[in-house]
Amino acid sequence: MTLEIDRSGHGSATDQRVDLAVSTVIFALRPHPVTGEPTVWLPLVRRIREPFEGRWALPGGPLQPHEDLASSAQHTLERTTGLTPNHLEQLYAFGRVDRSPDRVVSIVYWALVRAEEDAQVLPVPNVEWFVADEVSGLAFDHDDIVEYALTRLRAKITYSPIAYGFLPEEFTLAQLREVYEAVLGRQLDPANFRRQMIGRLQATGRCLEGLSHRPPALYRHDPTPSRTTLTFEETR
Amino acid sequence: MTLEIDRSGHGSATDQRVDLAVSTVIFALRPHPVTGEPTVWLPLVRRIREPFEGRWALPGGPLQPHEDLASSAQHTLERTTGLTPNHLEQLYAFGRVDRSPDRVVSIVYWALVRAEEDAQVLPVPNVEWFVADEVSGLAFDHDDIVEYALTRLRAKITYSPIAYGFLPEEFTLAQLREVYEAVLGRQLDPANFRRQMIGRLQATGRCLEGLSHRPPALYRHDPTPSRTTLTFEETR
DNA sequence: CGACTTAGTGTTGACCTGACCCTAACCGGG
DNA sequence: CCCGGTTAGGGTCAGGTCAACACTAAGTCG
Repeated sequence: MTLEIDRSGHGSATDQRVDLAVSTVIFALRPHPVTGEPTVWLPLVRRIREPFEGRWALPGGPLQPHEDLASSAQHTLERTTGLTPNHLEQLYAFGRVDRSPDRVVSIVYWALVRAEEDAQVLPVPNVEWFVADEVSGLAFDHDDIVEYALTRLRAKITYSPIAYGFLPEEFTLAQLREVYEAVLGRQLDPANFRRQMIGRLQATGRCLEGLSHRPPALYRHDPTPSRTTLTFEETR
Repeated sequence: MTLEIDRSGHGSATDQRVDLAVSTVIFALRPHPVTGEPTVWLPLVRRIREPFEGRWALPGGPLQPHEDLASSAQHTLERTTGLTPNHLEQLYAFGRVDRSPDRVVSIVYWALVRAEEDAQVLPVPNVEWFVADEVSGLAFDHDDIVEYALTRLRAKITYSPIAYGFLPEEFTLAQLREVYEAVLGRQLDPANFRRQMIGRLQATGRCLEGLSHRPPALYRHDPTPSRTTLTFEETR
């Protein structure tokens, strides 16, 4: 307690500076607890310190001087889920003066995790998963951040090949469509969906067998840059 | 022992921290010095200190503890141009470890300035304007930042009503088209351009007169949100 | 074999886009 | 006062995309 006060008053006159943190919104698809339909989930961490002690918050931490921003985001991801992200991208830098009692600017990343890996997630103390659309009452301005991340995810999936971030290497068109339906929250016409996707996919020639109906073909993501993705990553 | 270390949880070096700066890419349209065609320009500041002393760099400075990010960007804009921006938006947070000898994370904004106001720009010591596509050899990673800002500008103008950031309150369709042509760097069909734009414009009823040809109608930007703009600004 | 289920194809009409032609309105000079 | 020049603004048409929906293909199960 005394330390908190000391810290907040730390830079009042002389050495007042701005703290820099990196947080990550981690998305995975899991069945909705009520409807059973695939939905977007994310892990949150229960705060064990003031401010906002006891509230849920996005995983993250202060930026280490030797770490790149994306590395920092990836490390918090590994720490909270034990997984490596399939897609990692900067979301936004949040820096309102009043977003925290002490002055902190958070650079937020968002990540996608495969369903297959998602199953291997080990329970981590103080970490719990929630349906992304239903979280509220988070610490700091994290409610706004989650909402914004969802908006970006839903917008970006319509013009950029990020859905593969949720899928294994090989997948059927139905699985791919399920990802889109889960993210966008509405049904898509299988026939039209197929036509839109087929150009960006590589057929593996194999089929998924063992089901009680016609076996669907397996595809792989075709990484040829049909359109410039316009994502800027600082790993160059 | 600073309490920052206690908070980070890692007992690393003593006072090693990350500095936080806010820079702004300021775009305006001016005639190209060779072709005379309207082109994208931006102001740069000559560095008077190491590192990169004598090199050109984006205007900016350290984030003040009492300032919001966007406010900081706007202040540097006023400082370097004496103008208020017509459009101000966060671009990206650049934080590579090796982008500067000392560890600095730069949160970069980009802004648009009206041509009319651009004419009133006062000469500021150590500030000079350049054709955006032709700058190179800047300090830090600012070459990359300018290139990325241009990419974003050119992408965003195609799906978001930001062109008005370059224009006065009332304008003709030819002026609006001139903005698009300058940014995109290619000619546009006046007839098709009209059809695409006309839905998002309000006719003022007035015309621009005094020219030696048919007087063009004056329009105003229609701010009805025909589509969600998906820009997140922290001013709420 | 036949019912059922899911994979995948064809077709159609509405809409958007680019290319291009045409008319409308204003000027200035014989 | 007509006439050519210039720019504003509208019309048309071919090609592509997209949603909607009917249809065929290929498996399993009884």
